[in-house]
Amino acid sequence: MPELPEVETTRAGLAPHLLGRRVLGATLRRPDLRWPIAPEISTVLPGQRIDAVRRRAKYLLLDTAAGSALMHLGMSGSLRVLPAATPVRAHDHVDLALEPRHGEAGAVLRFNDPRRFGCVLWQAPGTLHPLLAGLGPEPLSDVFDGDYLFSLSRGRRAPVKTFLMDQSVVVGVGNIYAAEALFEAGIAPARAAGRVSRERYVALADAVKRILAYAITRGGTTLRDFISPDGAPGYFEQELSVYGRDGQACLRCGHGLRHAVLGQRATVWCARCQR
DNA sequence: AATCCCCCCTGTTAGC
DNA sequence: TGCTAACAGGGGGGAT
Repeated sequence: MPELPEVETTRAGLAPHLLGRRVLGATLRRPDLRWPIAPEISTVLPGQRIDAVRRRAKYLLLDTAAGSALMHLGMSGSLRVLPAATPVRAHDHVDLALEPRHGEAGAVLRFNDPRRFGCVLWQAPGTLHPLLAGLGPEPLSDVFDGDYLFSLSRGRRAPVKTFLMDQSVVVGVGNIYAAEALFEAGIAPARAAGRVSRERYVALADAVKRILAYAITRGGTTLRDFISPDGAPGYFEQELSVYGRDGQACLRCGHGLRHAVLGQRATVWCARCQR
């Protein structure tokens, strides 16, 4: 499932193929994903040159002089650059035809999303799409640290795991990395966010940064459906400590890992190592 | 303002 | 073996 490392892996994989290249046309095989596909994808984007491939939170932006394509992979989405003649498969919802270059045949940027929780929207030049307003800081930025989490969490009664996954608090931390970071920081996921000390939030912020940065170097986590633009899986899943290990032994102390649902999300933790 | 909870969707898997 | 039902997950949005 695409969390920040998977989206960043996608961005880095796409950039060499897309930068400076023109979009020749768009093919929409479905009118809607999570929301209707923005009409500008068909009416404005063709003919434009891609000047930058950016990521904000779990969103990808393809910047052009006429505006930006804004995409989210949802939970099962993937973007791949393929030879133009590649046969269409199930759930290939959107194609952007790319101009030929290097004397090669043309290529296509293909958006595949079986569960259709993703989106392909449009951001006009000089504007901020409403979905991007109100997002918290990037976890790998200097703004995000233990003091920030401590200050923001005072008085909050929601579980610290729910707090950490709130995209208005910090972006990019989904269910997998929230569980892993809390394990590394030794904090019980169900503890009220407002009842975690400053010292422990410093450990948590550090754990989030370390885990996300490391997962990016591993190409993200491939559980069921994540795949990078070149078709390679991610390798971080082999290194998960708690996520998906319900009932197995804690790698640190051997205690059986516990499972509960917090904020509608499956949560696994070690009741001995995490308090 | 914070929190809760439902919902979108479909491939996979657990359970009968 | 074959079916059904639960489950997974990001995150918006309405209700509380």
